Amino acid sequence: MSNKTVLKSMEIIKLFFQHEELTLQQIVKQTNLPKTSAHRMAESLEEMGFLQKTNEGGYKLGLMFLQLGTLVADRLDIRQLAYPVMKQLKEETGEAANLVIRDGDEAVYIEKVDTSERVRVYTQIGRRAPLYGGACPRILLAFMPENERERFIDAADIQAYASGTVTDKTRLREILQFSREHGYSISHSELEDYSSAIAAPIMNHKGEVIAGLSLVGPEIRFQDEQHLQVLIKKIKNAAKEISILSGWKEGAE
Amino acid sequence: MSNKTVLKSMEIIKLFFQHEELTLQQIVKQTNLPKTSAHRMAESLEEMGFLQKTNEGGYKLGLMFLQLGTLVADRLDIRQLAYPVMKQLKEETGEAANLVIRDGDEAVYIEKVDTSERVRVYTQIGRRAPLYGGACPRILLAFMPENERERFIDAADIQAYASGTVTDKTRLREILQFSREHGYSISHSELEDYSSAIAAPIMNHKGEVIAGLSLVGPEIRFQDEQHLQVLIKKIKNAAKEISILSGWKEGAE
DNA sequence: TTTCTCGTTCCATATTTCGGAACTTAAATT
DNA sequence: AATTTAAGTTCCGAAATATGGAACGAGAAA
Repeated sequence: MSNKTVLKSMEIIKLFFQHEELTLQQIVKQTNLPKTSAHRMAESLEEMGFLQKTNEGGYKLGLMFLQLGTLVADRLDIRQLAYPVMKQLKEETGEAANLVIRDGDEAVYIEKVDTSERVRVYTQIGRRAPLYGGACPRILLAFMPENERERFIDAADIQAYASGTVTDKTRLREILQFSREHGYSISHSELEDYSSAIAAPIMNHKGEVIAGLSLVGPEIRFQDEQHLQVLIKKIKNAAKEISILSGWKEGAE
Repeated sequence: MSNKTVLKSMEIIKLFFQHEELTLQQIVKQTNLPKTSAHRMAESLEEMGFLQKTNEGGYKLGLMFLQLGTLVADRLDIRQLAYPVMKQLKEETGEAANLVIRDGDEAVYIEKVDTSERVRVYTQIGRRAPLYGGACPRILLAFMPENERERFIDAADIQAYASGTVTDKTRLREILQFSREHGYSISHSELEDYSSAIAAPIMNHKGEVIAGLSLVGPEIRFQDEQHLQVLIKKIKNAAKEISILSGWKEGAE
């Protein structure tokens, strides 16, 4: 039912997530493909511009991906809508703003506005996180259709990414319930130690949650209860603003 | 000598350069692949996250490319070095700065700093241009090793992209000669009508030209001879600064 | 309801990949 | 300079795999 050659060759591409450069030898070792096959595939991928030969005789990712990445980014309409609001949010709060959407059973960071603070949390665009971990991925989970959400939680193999990761499913369900009721989610050291986040949902015209907006920063700046209330208010307002730009109308859920 | 399945499946990916979404039918039409094969390939590409099913039942590029694009961008060291200098250059001149490297017989835009002018020239990261057209691609051509350069020019099929494209090879050689002698290149309406650019070369520690830096803007702001001299001086200085950051040492050519 | 159209599955055919082995090249070692 | 090693590259018979026609299913349009 699937084309094995495609699967294998894409597996080769994925090796480059973890390695900037790979020799044929290394590709063979990591994929268990016969040398001849790996060689032919890599050559074909190079021919199409997806891989590039390095000066040292190895392979690396081709600049093709720069083009494709830009293309995908530009086609995500929500990014354009959200960006100015995110910039404003960052100005007002001094914390980094992130925009996250769901991709299957994962969350993907698709836009960010960094701060110039000396201490800050840096997120890469395209980065993935599990839906159960971190305020922003979890806000997506919280507002998923119930059956989908429960199926996901039941099936989920929850990994402790950092000291604060919520690994108990009952506790997770409570937090999700809270998020739905209050319209925001908060996390401390869930994906990364010493980093905190507050997130709120972004809706479309059908009232479906299409993205999550978050403020992320070092835990130390997310402790004071009064300050937290300010941040919560600001993130909810910003998310609402983007929702309206996305066609959402208050009370039309 | 090459794996045809890989070639064909990457051909499918490339269709999405021009189409945001494609149905199976459309893929079949454009590739001339049998329906069954196209179907299996598309499904496999989706399985690996390179394609994504749309609500309408078609396919689009997967978010995987966002991740891979970021990865490729982050691995281009020159970008990090150049960015602050480019930002400064933009501040001083009020024009957009672009950074371009060579990829085979093409130039690729790998970094940019846009202006907030009402009238401006917008360039997409990952965009490609022929080496013979536009100030910045041409600066790369001008400083290529002579044999490579001549082989390229001889073989080149020069297309007129805009009203000012230099299509005469003798004239092109003269301009390249001028660029080498004076250390910069200038273009008017070569790739796009009513847009001008000035470019200078960036060198590495071996004195090889590894990138081109350019200022781009509407033609109207690149006419006054005195102003041009200022821009030329600034772009050359900025390129020199980045060259030094890349390990280049004056006079060590 | 009927008729299209498009996506999906089936399966025998044969094209294509596979993969061991031999060859080539370049660098490291003696 | 000769030898060894380790990498990439090419060759070709065997066999696994993709092919692609046909038939099926589902959903939309007439």
